[in-house]
Order: sequence, then C-alpha cells, then structure tokens
Amino acid sequence: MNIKDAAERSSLPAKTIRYYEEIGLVRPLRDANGYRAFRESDIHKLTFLGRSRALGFTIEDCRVLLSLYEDKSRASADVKELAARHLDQIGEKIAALESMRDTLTELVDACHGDHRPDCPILSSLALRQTGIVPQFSPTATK
Amino acid sequence: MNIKDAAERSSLPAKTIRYYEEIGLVRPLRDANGYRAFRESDIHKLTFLGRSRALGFTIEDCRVLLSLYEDKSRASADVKELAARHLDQIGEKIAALESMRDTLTELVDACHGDHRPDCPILSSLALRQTGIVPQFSPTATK
DNA sequence: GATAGGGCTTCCAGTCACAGGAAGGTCAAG
DNA sequence: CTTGACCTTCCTGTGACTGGAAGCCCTATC
Repeated sequence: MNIKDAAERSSLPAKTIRYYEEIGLVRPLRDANGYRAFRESDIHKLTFLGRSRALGFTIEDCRVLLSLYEDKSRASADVKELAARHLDQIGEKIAALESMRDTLTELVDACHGDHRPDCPILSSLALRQTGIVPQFSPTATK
Repeated sequence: MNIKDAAERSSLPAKTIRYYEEIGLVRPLRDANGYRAFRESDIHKLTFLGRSRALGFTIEDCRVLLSLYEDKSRASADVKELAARHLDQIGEKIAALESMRDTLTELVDACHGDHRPDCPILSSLALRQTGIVPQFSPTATK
C-alpha cells in the first residue's frame, strides 16, 4: 500500500506519516522503486498514533505508549501513570485558559464597544496593577 | 535604564525584550556604548505587552492592541471586537481540552493500573472505532 | 597596569509537530 | 510518447521565545 492510501486509512496527512517515519515512529518497507510500502501493521500503528495525538499526548509520550502497546508483558500501571500525568497537564492548561477567559470576559463586558476611544480593556492592559480591581475585598480568601 | 532593570520593571526576561525589539514592538534608544537605553514609555509598553501576552493574545494581536492603545482616536469597538474574537478562540481551546480530559478520565478510571498487562487505555488507542464504547446505547441521544 | 566580575552586545541553534513547496523520479492510461 | 497523478528527498517556515557562544564595556580591586 502506498502512502496516499495509508494516509486515508489512518486519517493522517501523508506529510505527517513521512515525518513519523523520519523520527522513527513507523518503519514501512520500501518497494523496488523506492516507494514506501505500508503493511496492515503500519496502518495499525499510524492509527494508534493519530488517536494518541488526538488525546493530546506529545510525540515522545506516543513513542512510549507505542512501546508499551507492543510490550505484551507491560504493567497497566505504567500506562495509567503516563495517562494520569498527561491528564494533570491538561487540567493545568484548562485552568490557565479559564483564568484568561474569566478576566477577558469581564473586560469585554465592561467595554461599551462603540465609536468612542474610552476602553476598559486597554486601560486594564496599561495598568500598573495586576488584573482587575477586586469587587469587594482586596484580601479575598483563597 | 539598561536592559536588566527594564526586565525587572516590566517582569519580562531580558531575552524577551530583545526579541520584542527585533520584531519592532519596542524601540529603545541606544547609549554611546551601544547599550539599550529604556525610557519610562518603553517600560510602559513592555508592561502592556506582558499583560496582553498573559491574557493569551498573540504577538500580532499585541501589535494591534498597542497601536490601538496609542491611537487616541480609536473606537473602543475595535478593541472589543479583537478581544471578543480572542475570547472565542480561548473557548474553543477549552472545549477541545475538556473533550480530551473527559475521554482520558474515562480511560484512566477504567484502567486497574497494576502489574497485569491488560489495559483499556491501550485497547482504546488501538481500536478501529473512535473513543470509548458507549455504556448502554450505541445510538445515544446527543 | 593587570585582572576579575558582571553586564552588555550580536549571532546561531534549538524547541514542537508538523506544513508548504521545489525539483525531479515513476507509473498507468490514452 | 505524452499527460497527469503519484511518489521521492530536501529545504524552509511556523510562534514565541530560550540557551549558549564569542566578544565588548565598565567598575573595582590588587
């Protein structure tokens, strides 16, 4: 199977597949003409990779996941630990984005958004203090 | 003021400040010896940039925000629109991450995580179908 | 005057996970 | 024999920096 079909079967761009070969994630055979020849097992691996990437695992995580997948004597605890760590990082990213969203939402809501130049968004960005002035207590409990 | 003090005052790494100059976001003066000489207005800009970046605006957004900030005849609507677009993108990122988190949480919870090789996380990544097998109805309502 | 240190400069490379594009070889159909 | 769809490799660019090398500047100390 040539790369185009492999791309279709695995739902990955051909460019990505070549890249994955370059960094040693897959090792397709080669035809006499130099074309890559993908086996079912290659397609399987590529699909696995695509799904891992879709869950946000880094390439290096994917490399480990793949080796765990192929190691029939793995301990599921190792997989779980890797996934749990990744889950933590996702949580941190979400928290950071939510914090941005909350601040930005306040600012956008406070901006009248008309032809006048006065703008709380810009004022806040230009402020010497951090963020928005607390509504009631500057020593709010955590 | 030299770059180290500018870095402290703006809470930005010196490297970042040099980078911002390179891409034309700030234009500090130069002393006779070639050292950058930061004015108060430069510090002000850098702080503005740091705060904008902390809210997740891209560098190009920051460039626009800065020019709006300096344009005393701007319309607040322009600022609001930029911020609202950014807010949308943050929302999309959060949604994507939450989707990952939900799937991963299910998988991690389903994995017993012991010495045995059997692992629902790997099984799911290796599956031909997408995601997790629905618990009760394969035609669940959206 | 020599030296040590800390700070400053520029320039180059690396990050992450690809995407775009150029130049050129291969293959099946007409 | 040509066309067009494939395929190949190689090089560059992305975003927003970070790290490091090589070398100049300035002040203080011996």
